[in-house]
Parts: sequence; structure tokens; C-alpha cells
Amino acid sequence: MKIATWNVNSLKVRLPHLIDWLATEQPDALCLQELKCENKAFPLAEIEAAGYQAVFNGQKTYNGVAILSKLPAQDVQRDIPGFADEQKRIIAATIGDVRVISAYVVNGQAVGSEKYAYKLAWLEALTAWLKDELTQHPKLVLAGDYNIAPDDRDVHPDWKDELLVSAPERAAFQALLDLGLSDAFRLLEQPEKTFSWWDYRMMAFRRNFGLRIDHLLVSAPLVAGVTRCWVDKTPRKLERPSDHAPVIVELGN
DNA sequence: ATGGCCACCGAGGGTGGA
Repeated sequence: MKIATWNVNSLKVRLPHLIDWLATEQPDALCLQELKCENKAFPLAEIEAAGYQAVFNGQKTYNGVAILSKLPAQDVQRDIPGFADEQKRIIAATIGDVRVISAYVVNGQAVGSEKYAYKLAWLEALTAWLKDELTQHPKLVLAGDYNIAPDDRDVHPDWKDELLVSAPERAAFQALLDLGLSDAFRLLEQPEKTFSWWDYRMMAFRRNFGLRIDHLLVSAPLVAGVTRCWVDKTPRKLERPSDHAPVIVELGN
């Protein structure tokens, strides 16, 4: 089973890239973030024509998440239960026998800002919900744009901003791992300076000035089956790309 | 030369992203 995550930064603009990528990579499930698209504008016909089903949780202009899959999505959950939030950042569904969650973690804008406080509160609510979710679904993949670079290896050395690497953000990431989840990318040997996001400015992609902030966390019963995990930089090289590249995990079981 | 983008809404620049 092949599961991927991709922050497309506007589903409308990126739809041609998405359709091409689905045809090439043929993932069993793909978690999307930053749709920036209302549910009524979701391009379902194009995605179905590509051989995929879709469940989505969209909003106008900002945020928005979806799960595309070859098999039908079951027990669909939108948003974090009990956490009052206008922003559409979560959708969960069971694909086959795996619980798949597409998460778009709050960016946080600047350390110490109101949005930063919201980021930490949101992550706390996510963690509390997941604890319960894992008891019901032992085989679980939490996929998405975390807006956290977990380790110094995940950050280009010239990155000067505190956001995305601050100690409280990394502690929040660790709290997710402490639930019994593993960063699939780090289960295997990986090339140095592997990133999943590059700023549109400063020729950042060409210089590989990036961050690894898109992750696939897998629950304990899935760990032994992880055969491969990688970032696909191909779509980042196209005209009018998303600033994020897809990350893919292959599960052998 | 120390900043350079992109997408949104809406009709011009402000906002947000990371």
C-alpha cells in the first residue's frame, strides 16, 4: 500500500499537476492540504476520471484538506471532535484496513504571536484526539503538512527564522511520537538535506534551501512493513509548482 | 545591490503562507 501527502497550495491551480502525478505514482491514498477551495467547487469529476474517489473538508480562500483513494473511504471524520475551530484542517477516513488522516497544521506566523499560540493549542487538541483514535484504529497513518521541522537535519543551515523549528513546536511533534507513532522517513536510511518545502523566493529550490515539514507518521503495527519513504521532487520542478513536494510511504503489509 | 514569490479576493493593494 502506497500512501502520500501533498500540500498543493490551491487545488484549482495545481489540478493538472495532481492529475498527472496520480497517473504516474498511482498511490492507494493521497492526503491533500491547502485546497483553498469550497466543497461545492471541489473538482470531483476530474479526480474520479483519474480513477480516484475523494472525501474533502474545504473552505473558501484558506486551508482545506482531502483524502483521495482508490478504495472507498469509510467512517469519514471532519475536524477535531470537540475542538471549536472555523478552519478546515482535518479529515480522517478508513481506507482498506488503515486509518488515514490528512492534517494541515497551523503555520503560526511568528513565535509568540496569537497564531503561534493557536498552533500549539491546535496541536494539543490533535494529540488528545489521536490518543483516542489510536485505540480504535491501531493501524493509522497521520499524514500532512505539520509546519514543523522535527530535527536540525530537516532544516537548511541558513534558515534563520525561529518559526517551524522552535522548542515548543518540536515538543509538540515529539508528543505525537510519544503516542506510539513513528516518522516513516526516519525509519530508513535517507539522503542528507532532504526537504519537502522550498520558498518561492531566493531561488530556494535550485539552491535546495528548504525544510522537511511534510510528514507521514505511522502507528506501531505498521512500522515493520515500511519498505520505502521518499520525497518526490518532480512536481516541484514544473511550471507554476506548489511550494511543497509530495512525500510517499510504501507499506508492505 | 542583502531582496528577489505566489495565491487569495476583487478590482488595488492587503493578507497569509513558511
